[in-house]
Amino acid sequence: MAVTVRHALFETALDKIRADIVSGRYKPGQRLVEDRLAQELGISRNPVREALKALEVEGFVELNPGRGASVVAISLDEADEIFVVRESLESTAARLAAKNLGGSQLGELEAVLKRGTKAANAGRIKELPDLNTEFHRLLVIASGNSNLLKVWTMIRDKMEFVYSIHVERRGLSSWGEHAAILEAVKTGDPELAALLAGRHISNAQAAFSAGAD
Amino acid sequence: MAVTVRHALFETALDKIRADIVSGRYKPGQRLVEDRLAQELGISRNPVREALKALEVEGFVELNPGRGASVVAISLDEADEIFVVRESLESTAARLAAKNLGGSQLGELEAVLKRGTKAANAGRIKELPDLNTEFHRLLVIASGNSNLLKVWTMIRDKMEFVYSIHVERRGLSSWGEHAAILEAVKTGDPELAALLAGRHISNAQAAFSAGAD
DNA sequence: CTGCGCGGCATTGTATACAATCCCCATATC
DNA sequence: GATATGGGGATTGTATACAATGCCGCGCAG
Repeated sequence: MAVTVRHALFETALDKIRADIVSGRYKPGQRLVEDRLAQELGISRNPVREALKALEVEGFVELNPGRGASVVAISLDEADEIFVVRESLESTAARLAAKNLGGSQLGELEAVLKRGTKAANAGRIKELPDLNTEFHRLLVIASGNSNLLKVWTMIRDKMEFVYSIHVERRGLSSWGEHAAILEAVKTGDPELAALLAGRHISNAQAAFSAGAD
Repeated sequence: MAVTVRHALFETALDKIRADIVSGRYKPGQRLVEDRLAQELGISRNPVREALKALEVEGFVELNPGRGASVVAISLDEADEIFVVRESLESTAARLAAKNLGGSQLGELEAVLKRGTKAANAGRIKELPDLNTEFHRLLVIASGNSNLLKVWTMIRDKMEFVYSIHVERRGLSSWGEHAAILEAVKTGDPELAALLAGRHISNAQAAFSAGAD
């Protein structure tokens, strides 16, 4: 399955730089000098520039003409904004997924749910963030709406970014809520699925805000 | 002065190419050869490449590694997808706007509503599409959520693209529905506003689909 | 002491050059 | 006749080169 990375210098740069931003290695406001990035990656400036352009559209860097690129600063207010958008998208995704009865992702969703539940019960909370992301991603895929997936992915990346900046605010995801969402999807109850998915994000937002104390 | 085009070659290329796609000058599936674009714009390939990368993220072109860029082909199924996403985003926007009581955009919204109503009554339907776009844009701005505005803008651009391809399907927007939406916003009724805004998009989708006959 | 100009360095913006790859089509082989 | 194959032109991917611009500090005048 490993697709040979033929023409991927640009994509390599894009993924690496974005990962470094999202993971918090590059701090908000930090300037990203093309030449440095190029040298670090062992490539020329051209692919780097293209990657930066893409990252600007994605909303991770700011591009001031003549003054180069810098990592955007996401405020707490903006974090709230992102939660709201995600709630909207994800409750829609859950509604559609329920109409599809989960589609071909149903099996994967159940597998991830099972693994996460086991991990949660065993106290292996380190594994939960990745499983959490995967569950939600599968749910959006199950909606069968590729455009929804696309904008959701952008928002979710921004959310990872927010979490990486405010590490201390990342609450433990209430994993238990996933079971009810998936149940509503499986039984084909669109409105219930949408409601539960939306509330799930709301709760995450509340947990995030509570981290302020 | 304004005459000196400082650092804008890349943006010029981006705007020009996107406009030519949205307007239908470049047909879906058509290949976009970098060298041709560069020559047409009288610039080198580099800014063109950067513009194409940005357009890929925006969703207007497809970039096959080693095989260049081509205008994306949006199927009717995908058009439906886009309507669904827009419905989700815009009902959320209306809900937030109602919580803000329209914010500082309330005046502009009423002005646009009035102008559109007058135009509709006078049968000047040519003016309606632009006014329609403006009304909806103001509504999203009134939500006060800049991230919502960002993703909404992307989806709306895609929708313009869809309309430009399927010109014959663009139904007359039911302008009258706007008044009720704005009223719900003004009176601070979030759920009603969300419901009406969502239904408004649904109706537009129905009109679009009906064009198939 | 303070404000202003000016010069040099760092960095970005754009162009050009060259290598890698793909696609088409003609030709050969069975 | 169908399929393999190889060569050449067209196009993309990447690197390098150079011009344009902004930033910063130093000196100098008031």
